[in-house]
Amino acid sequence: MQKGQQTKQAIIDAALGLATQIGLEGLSIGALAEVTRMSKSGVFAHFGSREELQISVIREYYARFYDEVFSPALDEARGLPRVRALFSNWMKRVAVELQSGCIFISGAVEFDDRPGPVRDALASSVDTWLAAMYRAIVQAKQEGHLLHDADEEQMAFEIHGLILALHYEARFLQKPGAIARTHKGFENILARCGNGGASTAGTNN
Amino acid sequence: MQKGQQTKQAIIDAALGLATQIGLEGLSIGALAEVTRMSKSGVFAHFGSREELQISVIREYYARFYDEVFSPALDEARGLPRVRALFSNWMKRVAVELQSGCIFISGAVEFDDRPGPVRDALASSVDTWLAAMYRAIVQAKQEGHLLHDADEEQMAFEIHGLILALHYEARFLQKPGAIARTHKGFENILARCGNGGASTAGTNN
DNA sequence: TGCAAAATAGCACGATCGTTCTTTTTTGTC
DNA sequence: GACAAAAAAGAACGATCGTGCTATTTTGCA
Repeated sequence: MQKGQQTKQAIIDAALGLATQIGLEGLSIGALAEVTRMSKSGVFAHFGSREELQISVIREYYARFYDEVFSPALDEARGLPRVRALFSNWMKRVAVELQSGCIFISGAVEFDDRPGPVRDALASSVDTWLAAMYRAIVQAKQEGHLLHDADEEQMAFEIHGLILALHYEARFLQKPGAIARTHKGFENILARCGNGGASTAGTNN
Repeated sequence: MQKGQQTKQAIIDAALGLATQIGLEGLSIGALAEVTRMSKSGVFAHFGSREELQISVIREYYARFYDEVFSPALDEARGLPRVRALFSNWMKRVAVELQSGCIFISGAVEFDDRPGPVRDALASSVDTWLAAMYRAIVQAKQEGHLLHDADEEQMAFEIHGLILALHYEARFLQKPGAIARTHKGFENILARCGNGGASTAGTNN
Protein backbone atom coordinates (compact mmCIF):
# COMPACT_ATOMS: atom_id res chain seq x y z
CA MET A 1 0.00 0.00 0.00
CA GLN A 2 3.03 2.18 -0.38
CA LYS A 3 4.54 0.78 -3.51
CA GLY A 4 1.13 0.91 -5.07
CA GLN A 5 0.68 4.65 -4.69
CA GLN A 6 4.21 5.17 -5.88
CA THR A 7 3.81 3.30 -9.16
CA LYS A 8 0.37 4.78 -9.60
CA GLN A 9 1.94 8.20 -9.46
CA ALA A 10 4.56 7.11 -11.98
CA ILE A 11 1.80 5.90 -14.28
CA ILE A 12 -0.06 9.18 -13.95
CA ASP A 13 3.10 11.11 -14.73
CA ALA A 14 3.63 9.09 -17.88
CA ALA A 15 -0.05 9.40 -18.75
CA LEU A 16 0.09 13.15 -18.38
CA GLY A 17 3.03 13.25 -20.75
CA LEU A 18 1.14 11.18 -23.28
CA ALA A 19 -2.08 13.12 -22.87
CA THR A 20 -0.44 16.49 -23.48
CA GLN A 21 0.86 15.14 -26.76
CA ILE A 22 -1.93 13.05 -28.19
CA GLY A 23 -4.83 14.26 -26.08
CA LEU A 24 -6.96 12.69 -23.40
CA GLU A 25 -8.85 10.67 -25.98
CA GLY A 26 -5.64 9.38 -27.47
CA LEU A 27 -4.58 7.99 -24.13
CA SER A 28 -4.52 4.22 -24.43
CA ILE A 29 -3.75 1.75 -21.69
CA GLY A 30 -1.66 -0.33 -24.06
CA ALA A 31 0.60 2.56 -25.00
CA LEU A 32 0.81 3.57 -21.36
CA ALA A 33 1.86 0.06 -20.37
CA GLU A 34 4.57 0.12 -22.98
CA VAL A 35 5.94 3.44 -21.78
CA THR A 36 5.96 2.42 -18.12
CA ARG A 37 7.22 -1.06 -19.00
CA MET A 38 4.32 -2.69 -17.24
CA SER A 39 1.60 -5.05 -18.33
CA LYS A 40 -1.71 -3.69 -19.52
CA SER A 41 -3.54 -5.29 -16.61
CA GLY A 42 -0.96 -3.96 -14.17
CA VAL A 43 -1.67 -0.45 -15.34
CA PHE A 44 -5.38 -1.00 -15.55
CA ALA A 45 -5.67 -2.32 -11.98
CA HIS A 46 -4.71 1.05 -10.56
CA PHE A 47 -7.68 2.80 -12.07
CA GLY A 48 -10.39 0.27 -12.82
CA SER A 49 -11.44 2.06 -15.99
CA ARG A 50 -10.07 4.28 -18.69
CA GLU A 51 -12.32 7.10 -17.57
CA GLU A 52 -10.86 7.00 -14.08
CA LEU A 53 -7.40 7.17 -15.59
CA GLN A 54 -8.38 10.20 -17.63
CA ILE A 55 -9.83 11.88 -14.57
CA SER A 56 -6.64 11.17 -12.63
CA VAL A 57 -4.66 12.82 -15.37
CA ILE A 58 -6.92 15.86 -15.28
CA ARG A 59 -6.51 16.13 -11.53
CA GLU A 60 -2.76 15.88 -11.83
CA TYR A 61 -2.69 18.51 -14.53
CA TYR A 62 -4.84 20.80 -12.42
CA ALA A 63 -2.52 20.32 -9.43
CA ARG A 64 0.50 21.30 -11.49
CA PHE A 65 -1.35 24.18 -13.04
CA TYR A 66 -2.22 25.39 -9.56
CA ASP A 67 1.37 25.10 -8.39
CA GLU A 68 2.95 26.76 -11.38
CA VAL A 69 0.39 29.38 -12.34
CA PHE A 70 -1.87 30.24 -9.46
CA SER A 71 0.19 29.64 -6.35
CA PRO A 72 3.23 31.77 -7.22
CA ALA A 73 0.97 34.69 -8.06
CA LEU A 74 -0.20 34.81 -4.47
CA ASP A 75 3.18 36.26 -3.60
CA GLU A 76 2.30 39.33 -5.60
CA ALA A 77 0.29 42.13 -4.08
CA ARG A 78 -3.46 41.81 -4.38
CA GLY A 79 -4.80 43.76 -7.33
CA LEU A 80 -3.17 44.53 -10.63
CA PRO A 81 0.24 43.05 -9.75
CA ARG A 82 -1.39 39.73 -9.03
CA VAL A 83 -3.45 39.85 -12.20
CA ARG A 84 -0.27 40.52 -14.14
CA ALA A 85 1.46 37.61 -12.46
CA LEU A 86 -1.44 35.27 -13.14
CA PHE A 87 -1.47 36.18 -16.79
CA SER A 88 2.28 36.00 -17.10
CA ASN A 89 2.41 32.56 -15.49
CA TRP A 90 -0.50 31.40 -17.60
CA MET A 91 1.29 32.52 -20.74
CA LYS A 92 4.49 30.88 -19.62
CA ARG A 93 2.64 27.66 -19.02
CA VAL A 94 1.05 27.69 -22.47
CA ALA A 95 4.24 28.86 -24.13
CA VAL A 96 6.32 26.23 -22.38
CA GLU A 97 3.73 23.70 -23.36
CA LEU A 98 3.93 24.69 -26.99
CA GLN A 99 5.80 21.51 -27.57
CA SER A 100 3.34 19.50 -25.52
CA GLY A 101 -0.12 21.08 -25.43
CA CYS A 102 -2.55 22.19 -22.75
CA ILE A 103 -5.17 19.62 -21.89
CA PHE A 104 -7.55 22.32 -20.68
CA ILE A 105 -7.63 23.48 -24.28
CA SER A 106 -7.36 20.19 -26.14
CA GLY A 107 -9.74 18.48 -23.73
CA ALA A 108 -12.34 21.16 -24.30
CA VAL A 109 -12.76 20.28 -27.96
CA GLU A 110 -12.47 16.56 -27.31
CA PHE A 111 -15.27 16.54 -24.77
CA ASP A 112 -17.45 19.45 -25.73
CA ASP A 113 -20.19 17.14 -26.82
CA ARG A 114 -19.29 14.04 -24.91
CA PRO A 115 -21.11 14.22 -21.58
CA GLY A 116 -19.84 12.19 -18.68
CA PRO A 117 -17.55 12.27 -15.67
CA VAL A 118 -14.45 13.12 -17.70
CA ARG A 119 -16.06 16.17 -19.19
CA ASP A 120 -17.33 17.16 -15.77
CA ALA A 121 -13.89 16.87 -14.20
CA LEU A 122 -12.39 18.89 -17.01
CA ALA A 123 -15.03 21.60 -16.93
CA SER A 124 -14.89 21.99 -13.19
CA SER A 125 -11.09 22.30 -13.24
CA VAL A 126 -11.26 24.96 -15.91
CA ASP A 127 -14.11 26.72 -14.15
CA THR A 128 -12.11 26.87 -10.94
CA TRP A 129 -9.14 28.39 -12.68
CA LEU A 130 -11.13 30.92 -14.70
CA ALA A 131 -13.00 31.90 -11.54
CA ALA A 132 -9.70 32.49 -9.79
CA MET A 133 -8.56 34.74 -12.62
CA TYR A 134 -11.87 36.58 -12.51
CA ARG A 135 -11.61 37.05 -8.76
CA ALA A 136 -8.18 38.59 -9.11
CA ILE A 137 -9.57 41.08 -11.60
CA VAL A 138 -12.42 41.97 -9.29
CA GLN A 139 -9.92 42.56 -6.51
CA ALA A 140 -7.88 44.78 -8.80
CA LYS A 141 -10.94 46.94 -9.25
CA GLN A 142 -11.59 46.98 -5.52
CA GLU A 143 -8.02 48.09 -4.98
CA GLY A 144 -8.64 51.00 -7.29
CA HIS A 145 -6.36 49.72 -10.01
CA LEU A 146 -9.07 49.68 -12.64
CA LEU A 147 -11.59 52.20 -13.90
CA HIS A 148 -14.87 52.07 -11.99
CA ASP A 149 -16.77 51.15 -15.14
CA ALA A 150 -14.38 48.36 -16.07
CA ASP A 151 -16.25 45.17 -16.95
CA GLU A 152 -14.42 42.40 -15.11
CA GLU A 153 -16.24 39.58 -16.90
CA GLN A 154 -15.43 41.14 -20.24
CA MET A 155 -11.78 41.48 -19.29
CA ALA A 156 -11.59 37.85 -18.22
CA PHE A 157 -13.22 36.79 -21.47
CA GLU A 158 -10.81 38.74 -23.62
CA ILE A 159 -7.83 37.51 -21.63
CA HIS A 160 -8.99 33.96 -22.11
CA GLY A 161 -9.21 34.63 -25.83
CA LEU A 162 -5.62 35.85 -25.92
CA ILE A 163 -4.36 32.64 -24.34
CA LEU A 164 -6.42 30.54 -26.75
CA ALA A 165 -5.11 32.51 -29.71
CA LEU A 166 -1.55 32.05 -28.46
CA HIS A 167 -2.06 28.32 -28.22
CA TYR A 168 -3.68 28.12 -31.64
CA GLU A 169 -1.37 30.34 -33.64
CA ALA A 170 1.91 29.32 -32.03
CA ARG A 171 1.26 25.63 -31.58
CA PHE A 172 -0.85 24.73 -34.58
CA LEU A 173 -0.08 27.38 -37.16
CA GLN A 174 3.46 27.88 -35.85
CA LYS A 175 3.26 31.58 -36.60
CA PRO A 176 6.12 33.58 -35.15
CA GLY A 177 5.37 36.53 -32.91
CA ALA A 178 2.36 35.05 -31.20
CA ILE A 179 3.88 35.44 -27.75
CA ALA A 180 4.58 39.12 -28.31
CA ARG A 181 1.06 39.68 -29.62
CA THR A 182 -0.43 37.92 -26.62
CA HIS A 183 1.50 40.17 -24.31
CA LYS A 184 0.53 43.25 -26.28
CA GLY A 185 -3.09 42.20 -26.21
CA PHE A 186 -2.97 42.08 -22.46
CA GLU A 187 -1.47 45.54 -22.28
CA ASN A 188 -4.18 46.79 -24.61
CA ILE A 189 -6.83 45.56 -22.20
CA LEU A 190 -5.09 47.22 -19.27
CA ALA A 191 -4.69 50.44 -21.24
CA ARG A 192 -8.44 50.47 -21.70
CA CYS A 193 -9.49 49.36 -18.20
CA GLY A 194 -6.61 50.48 -15.97
CA ASN A 195 -6.74 53.79 -14.18
CA GLY A 196 -3.52 55.04 -15.70
CA GLY A 197 -0.98 53.95 -13.12
CA ALA A 198 -2.38 55.64 -10.03
CA SER A 199 -2.06 53.99 -6.59
CA THR A 200 0.18 50.93 -6.23
CA ALA A 201 2.42 50.82 -9.26
CA GLY A 202 2.10 47.67 -11.32
CA THR A 203 5.31 46.14 -12.60
CA ASN A 204 5.32 47.50 -16.11
CA ASN A 205 6.93 44.68 -18.08
CA MET B 1 -19.32 8.02 -63.40
CA GLN B 2 -22.19 10.19 -62.45
CA LYS B 3 -23.78 8.18 -59.72
CA GLY B 4 -20.36 7.79 -58.18
CA GLN B 5 -19.76 11.49 -57.66
CA GLN B 6 -23.27 11.85 -56.37
CA THR B 7 -22.96 9.27 -53.62
CA LYS B 8 -19.46 10.47 -52.87
CA GLN B 9 -20.89 13.89 -52.18
CA ALA B 10 -23.55 12.33 -49.97
CA ILE B 11 -20.87 10.51 -48.04
CA ILE B 12 -18.86 13.71 -47.60
CA ASP B 13 -21.95 15.50 -46.37
CA ALA B 14 -22.57 12.81 -43.78
CA ALA B 15 -18.89 12.75 -42.87
CA LEU B 16 -18.89 16.48 -42.33
CA GLY B 17 -21.84 16.13 -40.00
CA LEU B 18 -20.04 13.43 -38.05
CA ALA B 19 -16.73 15.28 -37.99
CA THR B 20 -18.25 18.46 -36.59
CA GLN B 21 -19.63 16.40 -33.72
CA ILE B 22 -16.89 13.93 -32.85
CA GLY B 23 -13.96 15.51 -34.62
CA LEU B 24 -11.88 14.56 -37.61
CA GLU B 25 -10.06 11.92 -35.62
CA GLY B 26 -13.32 10.43 -34.43
CA LEU B 27 -14.44 9.93 -38.01
CA SER B 28 -14.65 6.20 -38.61
CA ILE B 29 -15.51 4.49 -41.85
CA GLY B 30 -17.69 2.00 -40.05
CA ALA B 31 -19.83 4.67 -38.43
CA LEU B 32 -20.00 6.52 -41.73
CA ALA B 33 -21.17 3.39 -43.51
CA GLU B 34 -23.90 2.94 -40.94
CA VAL B 35 -25.12 6.51 -41.31
CA THR B 36 -25.17 6.38 -45.09
CA ARG B 37 -26.58 2.84 -45.06
CA MET B 38 -23.74 1.55 -47.18
CA SER B 39 -21.11 -1.09 -46.69
CA LYS B 40 -17.73 -0.18 -45.25
CA SER B 41 -15.96 -1.12 -48.45
CA GLY B 42 -18.48 0.84 -50.49
CA VAL B 43 -17.66 3.96 -48.55
CA PHE B 44 -13.96 3.23 -48.51
CA ALA B 45 -13.70 2.78 -52.27
CA HIS B 46 -14.53 6.44 -52.85
CA PHE B 47 -11.49 7.66 -50.98
CA GLY B 48 -8.88 4.94 -50.89
CA SER B 49 -7.76 5.86 -47.41
CA ARG B 50 -9.05 7.43 -44.25
CA GLU B 51 -6.70 10.35 -44.66
CA GLU B 52 -8.15 11.13 -48.06
CA LEU B 53 -11.61 11.07 -46.52
CA GLN B 54 -10.54 13.49 -43.82
CA ILE B 55 -9.00 15.80 -46.39
CA SER B 56 -12.19 15.69 -48.43
CA VAL B 57 -14.13 16.72 -45.35
CA ILE B 58 -11.76 19.61 -44.71
CA ARG B 59 -12.14 20.78 -48.30
CA GLU B 60 -15.90 20.60 -48.03
CA TYR B 61 -15.89 22.52 -44.77
CA TYR B 62 -13.65 25.15 -46.27
CA ALA B 63 -15.95 25.52 -49.27
CA ARG B 64 -18.95 26.07 -47.02
CA PHE B 65 -17.00 28.42 -44.82
CA TYR B 66 -16.05 30.41 -47.89
CA ASP B 67 -19.64 30.55 -49.11
CA GLU B 68 -21.19 31.50 -45.80
CA VAL B 69 -18.55 33.72 -44.23
CA PHE B 70 -16.25 35.17 -46.83
CA SER B 71 -18.29 35.41 -49.97
CA PRO B 72 -21.26 37.38 -48.61
CA ALA B 73 -18.91 39.92 -47.07
CA LEU B 74 -17.71 40.89 -50.53
CA ASP B 75 -21.03 42.62 -51.01
CA GLU B 76 -20.06 45.08 -48.31
CA ALA B 77 -17.94 48.09 -49.09
CA ARG B 78 -14.20 47.56 -48.89
CA GLY B 79 -12.82 48.69 -45.55
CA LEU B 80 -14.44 48.68 -42.15
CA PRO B 81 -17.90 47.59 -43.35
CA ARG B 82 -16.38 44.49 -44.89
CA VAL B 83 -14.34 43.76 -41.79
CA ARG B 84 -17.50 44.04 -39.73
CA ALA B 85 -19.32 41.70 -42.07
CA LEU B 86 -16.51 39.15 -41.99
CA PHE B 87 -16.48 39.14 -38.23
CA SER B 88 -20.23 39.02 -37.96
CA ASN B 89 -20.48 36.10 -40.39
CA TRP B 90 -17.64 34.33 -38.63
CA MET B 91 -19.39 34.73 -35.30
CA LYS B 92 -22.63 33.54 -36.78
CA ARG B 93 -20.91 30.49 -38.16
CA VAL B 94 -19.34 29.61 -34.83
CA ALA B 95 -22.49 30.45 -32.91
CA VAL B 96 -24.65 28.40 -35.25
CA GLU B 97 -22.14 25.62 -34.93
CA LEU B 98 -22.33 25.72 -31.18
CA GLN B 99 -24.34 22.56 -31.37
CA SER B 100 -21.94 21.03 -33.84
CA GLY B 101 -18.42 22.44 -33.57
CA CYS B 102 -15.95 24.09 -35.91
CA ILE B 103 -13.40 21.70 -37.37
CA PHE B 104 -10.93 24.54 -37.90
CA ILE B 105 -10.83 24.77 -34.12
CA SER B 106 -11.22 21.14 -33.12
CA GLY B 107 -8.90 20.00 -35.89
CA ALA B 108 -6.20 22.35 -34.69
CA VAL B 109 -5.84 20.59 -31.37
CA GLU B 110 -6.26 17.15 -32.91
CA PHE B 111 -3.46 17.65 -35.40
CA ASP B 112 -1.11 20.10 -33.79
CA ASP B 113 1.28 17.27 -32.99
CA ARG B 114 0.44 15.01 -35.89
CA PRO B 115 2.29 15.97 -39.05
CA GLY B 116 1.00 14.73 -42.37
CA PRO B 117 -1.27 15.64 -45.25
CA VAL B 118 -4.35 16.08 -43.06
CA ARG B 119 -2.63 18.61 -40.88
CA ASP B 120 -1.32 20.36 -43.97
CA ALA B 121 -4.76 20.59 -45.54
CA LEU B 122 -6.19 21.93 -42.32
CA ALA B 123 -3.46 24.48 -41.75
CA SER B 124 -3.57 25.76 -45.28
CA SER B 125 -7.36 26.19 -45.13
CA VAL B 126 -7.10 28.12 -41.89
CA ASP B 127 -4.18 30.15 -43.18
CA THR B 128 -6.14 31.15 -46.24
CA TRP B 129 -9.07 32.31 -44.17
CA LEU B 130 -6.99 34.20 -41.60
CA ALA B 131 -5.08 35.85 -44.42
CA ALA B 132 -8.36 36.98 -45.96
CA MET B 133 -9.41 38.51 -42.67
CA TYR B 134 -6.05 40.19 -42.33
CA ARG B 135 -6.27 41.61 -45.85
CA ALA B 136 -9.64 43.11 -45.11
CA ILE B 137 -8.18 44.86 -42.08
CA VAL B 138 -5.28 46.20 -44.13
CA GLN B 139 -7.76 47.52 -46.66
CA ALA B 140 -9.71 49.21 -43.88
CA LYS B 141 -6.58 51.06 -42.91
CA GLN B 142 -5.91 52.00 -46.53
CA GLU B 143 -9.44 53.34 -46.77
CA GLY B 144 -8.71 55.56 -43.80
CA HIS B 145 -11.08 53.75 -41.48
CA LEU B 146 -8.36 52.97 -38.96
CA LEU B 147 -5.75 55.01 -37.11
CA HIS B 148 -2.48 55.23 -39.03
CA ASP B 149 -0.61 53.48 -36.23
CA ALA B 150 -3.12 50.64 -35.97
CA ASP B 151 -1.39 47.26 -35.93
CA GLU B 152 -3.30 45.08 -38.36
CA GLU B 153 -1.60 41.86 -37.35
CA GLN B 154 -2.35 42.58 -33.72
CA MET B 155 -6.00 43.28 -34.55
CA ALA B 156 -6.29 40.03 -36.48
CA PHE B 157 -4.73 38.15 -33.60
CA GLU B 158 -7.08 39.60 -31.02
CA ILE B 159 -10.10 39.00 -33.24
CA HIS B 160 -9.06 35.40 -33.66
CA GLY B 161 -8.84 35.13 -29.89
CA LEU B 162 -12.38 36.42 -29.48
CA ILE B 163 -13.73 33.74 -31.79
CA LEU B 164 -11.78 31.05 -30.00
CA ALA B 165 -13.03 32.27 -26.62
CA LEU B 166 -16.59 32.26 -27.94
CA HIS B 167 -16.22 28.69 -29.10
CA TYR B 168 -14.63 27.61 -25.83
CA GLU B 169 -16.87 29.34 -23.36
CA ALA B 170 -20.16 28.87 -25.14
CA ARG B 171 -19.65 25.39 -26.48
CA PHE B 172 -17.60 23.70 -23.81
CA LEU B 173 -18.29 25.67 -20.64
CA GLN B 174 -21.78 26.60 -21.77
CA LYS B 175 -21.46 29.99 -20.15
CA PRO B 176 -24.24 32.39 -21.05
CA GLY B 177 -23.39 35.77 -22.49
CA ALA B 178 -20.42 34.64 -24.52
CA ILE B 179 -21.90 35.91 -27.76
CA ALA B 180 -22.47 39.36 -26.32
CA ARG B 181 -18.94 39.47 -24.93
CA THR B 182 -17.50 38.44 -28.28
CA HIS B 183 -19.33 41.27 -29.95
CA LYS B 184 -18.27 43.73 -27.30
CA GLY B 185 -14.68 42.58 -27.61
CA PHE B 186 -14.79 43.39 -31.29
CA GLU B 187 -16.16 46.85 -30.61
CA ASN B 188 -13.42 47.39 -28.05
CA ILE B 189 -10.82 46.68 -30.71
CA LEU B 190 -12.48 49.09 -33.11
CA ALA B 191 -12.76 51.74 -30.41
CA ARG B 192 -9.01 51.51 -30.00
CA CYS B 193 -7.99 51.28 -33.66
CA GLY B 194 -10.82 52.97 -35.51
CA ASN B 195 -10.58 56.63 -36.44
CA GLY B 196 -13.77 57.59 -34.66
CA GLY B 197 -16.29 57.22 -37.43
CA ALA B 198 -14.82 59.61 -40.01
CA SER B 199 -15.18 58.89 -43.75
CA THR B 200 -17.53 56.09 -44.89
CA ALA B 201 -19.83 55.29 -42.03
CA GLY B 202 -19.66 51.67 -40.87
CA THR B 203 -22.94 49.99 -40.06
CA ASN B 204 -22.90 50.45 -36.34
CA ASN B 205 -24.63 47.33 -35.07
C1' DT C 1 11.39 -16.13 8.37
C1' DG C 2 6.57 -17.02 7.39
C1' DC C 3 2.20 -15.43 5.69
C1' DA C 4 -1.65 -12.74 4.38
C1' DA C 5 -2.36 -9.02 1.38
C1' DA C 6 -1.28 -6.13 -2.14
C1' DA C 7 0.61 -5.49 -6.61
C1' DT C 8 1.58 -7.10 -11.05
C1' DA C 9 1.55 -10.30 -14.88
C1' DG C 10 -0.59 -13.39 -18.22
C1' DC C 11 -4.14 -14.61 -21.08
C1' DA C 12 -8.35 -14.36 -23.44
C1' DC C 13 -12.84 -12.07 -24.76
C1' DG C 14 -15.60 -9.35 -27.93
C1' DA C 15 -15.56 -5.14 -30.47
C1' DT C 16 -13.90 -1.93 -33.67
C1' DC C 17 -10.46 -0.13 -36.54
C1' DG C 18 -8.45 0.63 -41.62
C1' DT C 19 -7.57 -2.00 -45.45
C1' DT C 20 -7.43 -5.71 -49.16
C1' DC C 21 -9.44 -8.98 -52.17
C1' DT C 22 -13.14 -11.10 -54.57
C1' DT C 23 -17.86 -11.17 -56.00
C1' DT C 24 -22.18 -9.18 -57.05
C1' DT C 25 -25.07 -5.51 -58.46
C1' DT C 26 -25.94 -1.39 -60.84
C1' DT C 27 -25.05 1.94 -64.35
C1' DG C 28 -24.46 4.05 -68.98
C1' DT C 29 -23.89 3.14 -73.88
C1' DC C 30 -24.34 0.84 -78.38
C1' DG D 1 -31.65 -5.92 -74.52
C1' DA D 2 -26.48 -7.05 -74.50
C1' DC D 3 -22.14 -5.84 -72.53
C1' DA D 4 -18.25 -3.51 -70.66
C1' DA D 5 -17.38 -0.46 -66.92
C1' DA D 6 -18.31 1.47 -62.68
C1' DA D 7 -20.13 1.13 -58.11
C1' DA D 8 -21.24 -1.33 -54.14
C1' DA D 9 -21.22 -5.36 -51.20
C1' DG D 10 -19.25 -9.22 -48.70
C1' DA D 11 -15.89 -11.44 -46.17
C1' DA D 12 -11.66 -11.72 -44.07
C1' DC D 13 -7.01 -9.93 -42.38
C1' DG D 14 -4.09 -8.25 -38.53
C1' DA D 15 -3.99 -4.81 -35.13
C1' DT D 16 -5.52 -2.41 -31.20
C1' DC D 17 -8.91 -1.20 -27.97
C1' DG D 18 -10.92 -1.65 -22.88
C1' DT D 19 -11.86 -5.02 -19.69
C1' DG D 20 -12.48 -9.40 -16.99
C1' DC D 21 -10.59 -13.38 -15.16
C1' DT D 22 -6.85 -16.22 -12.90
C1' DA D 23 -2.12 -16.95 -11.66
C1' DT D 24 2.21 -15.28 -10.00
C1' DT D 25 5.23 -12.21 -7.86
C1' DT D 26 6.30 -8.80 -4.54
C1' DT D 27 5.50 -6.29 -0.44
C1' DG D 28 4.89 -5.12 4.54
C1' DC D 29 4.20 -6.85 9.00
C1' DA D 30 4.12 -10.45 13.04
